Amino acid sequence: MNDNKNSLEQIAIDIVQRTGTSEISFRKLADEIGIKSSSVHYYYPEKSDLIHALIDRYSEEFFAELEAIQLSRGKLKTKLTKFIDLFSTVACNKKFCLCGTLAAEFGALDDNSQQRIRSFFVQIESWLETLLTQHTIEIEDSIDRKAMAKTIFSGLQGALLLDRTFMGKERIVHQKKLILSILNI
Amino acid sequence: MNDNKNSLEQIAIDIVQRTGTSEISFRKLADEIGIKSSSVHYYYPEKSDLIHALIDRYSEEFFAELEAIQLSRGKLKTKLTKFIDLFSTVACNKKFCLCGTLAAEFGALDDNSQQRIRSFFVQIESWLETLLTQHTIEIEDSIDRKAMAKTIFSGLQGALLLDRTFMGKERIVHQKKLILSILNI
DNA sequence: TACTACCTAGCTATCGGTAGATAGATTCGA
DNA sequence: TCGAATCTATCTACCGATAGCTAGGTAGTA
Repeated sequence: MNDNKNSLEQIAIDIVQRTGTSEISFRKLADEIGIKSSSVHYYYPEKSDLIHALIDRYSEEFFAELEAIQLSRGKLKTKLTKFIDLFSTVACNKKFCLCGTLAAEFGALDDNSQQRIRSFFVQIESWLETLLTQHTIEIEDSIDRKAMAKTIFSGLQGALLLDRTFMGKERIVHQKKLILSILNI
Repeated sequence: MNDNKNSLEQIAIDIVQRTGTSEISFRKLADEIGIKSSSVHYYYPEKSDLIHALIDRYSEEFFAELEAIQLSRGKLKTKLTKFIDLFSTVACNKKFCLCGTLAAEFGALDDNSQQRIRSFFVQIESWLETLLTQHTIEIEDSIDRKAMAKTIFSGLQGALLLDRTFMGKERIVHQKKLILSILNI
C-alpha cells in the first residue's frame, strides 16, 4: 500500500478511536500529511469508502493479534489474559474500540458500514467461543460456551468505554477478575 | 419549562441516542418543531450549552427511575432485574445510553460535558453499590460491593451497545444471568 | 501510451452563530 | 387603573467557516 494512503488510514483510525467519525474530514486528514483534500478523494471517492476502509483495516489488525494469541502456547487463562490485555492497552492510550465507537453512532452509518461492524463483533465472539471450546477440558461442562463468549466480549467493551472516560483500566481489571473467577481458572 | 424547549430537548436526546451528536444541528431541531434555528439559540446560545442541557435532563430522568426502584419493596433480585430491564427497553428502541454515546466521542467534547458524563457514571455505580450494601445479607460477604457495582454497570453498557447493533437484547439477557448467578440470588 | 498520485480551483450545502426587529404578555410606578 | 417599560419567544436576514465533492490539469513512472 502507498505510504500516504497508509498514513491517512492510520491517522483516521486514531482520530475515530478518540473522538468518533465527526472529527475526521478530508481536509484535516490531508493537512496532517501535507497533501490536498482532493488527493484523499483519489483513494476514497466518498467518505463512506473511507469508513469502510478503516473498519476493514482495523478488523484485519485486530484479528492478526487474535491469531497470534491463538497460535501461542499456554493455558486458557494465559490466552484470555492476553486477550483482555489488548483492551487495557487501548484504554491506557485514551482510545476506544474503533467498531465500538462506530456502534455508538450506529444510526448515522450506511448499511455497508453497519454490516461490517456486525461482522467484526460476530467474528470476535466466534473467536472467543472457539477458544473456550478448544480449552474445553479446563472449564466446567455446564458453561454455555457461546453465551460466555458474548458475555466476556460485551463486558470488556463496556468496561473499556467507561474506563477511557476515567483515564484508567479499573473496570477492565474488575471484568478480568470476574471472568477468571466464573470460569474457575 | 416552555413547550418548545421541552420538545427540542426530547428530540435532541432521541437523535443523540440513535446517532450521536454529529446528527443534531440547530436547524434540524428547529425544523422538527416548526421554528427557526435562531430561536433555538435563544435557549442554548452555543451547541455546548445544548449538550449540557441534554446530559442534565437525561441524568435527571434516569435517576428518577433509579429512585423509583430504590423505593419499591422487594428483594435484591427484584430490584436488580428492574434495573437491568431499563437497559433492555433502551436496546429494543434501537437506542443506546445518551451518556454512553457521548462517552464514545469523548475526545470531541468540552471539559464541562466530559465532567458531567463522568458524574453520571459515578452516580450510577454509586447507586448500585448502595443497593448491594442495603441488601447486604442477601449476598456473600466475600463480594466486593464497589467492584461488583462497576462490573455490573460496565457489563450492561457493553451489552447494550452490542445488542443495539443486532436489534436484540440477547447480550443483556446473558449479562443478567451472569450477575444473578455470581450473586447467587 | 497509459497509469499513478498528486495538484489547482471551485462548486454547493450546511454548519454554528449573530444582529436587530417585533408581537404579545407581564410588571410596575404615577 | 392606565400607560410606560420590560421581558419572552420568536422572527428575518445574514456572516464566515467548513464540509463533501468534482472537473480538469500535470509530472513522473511503468
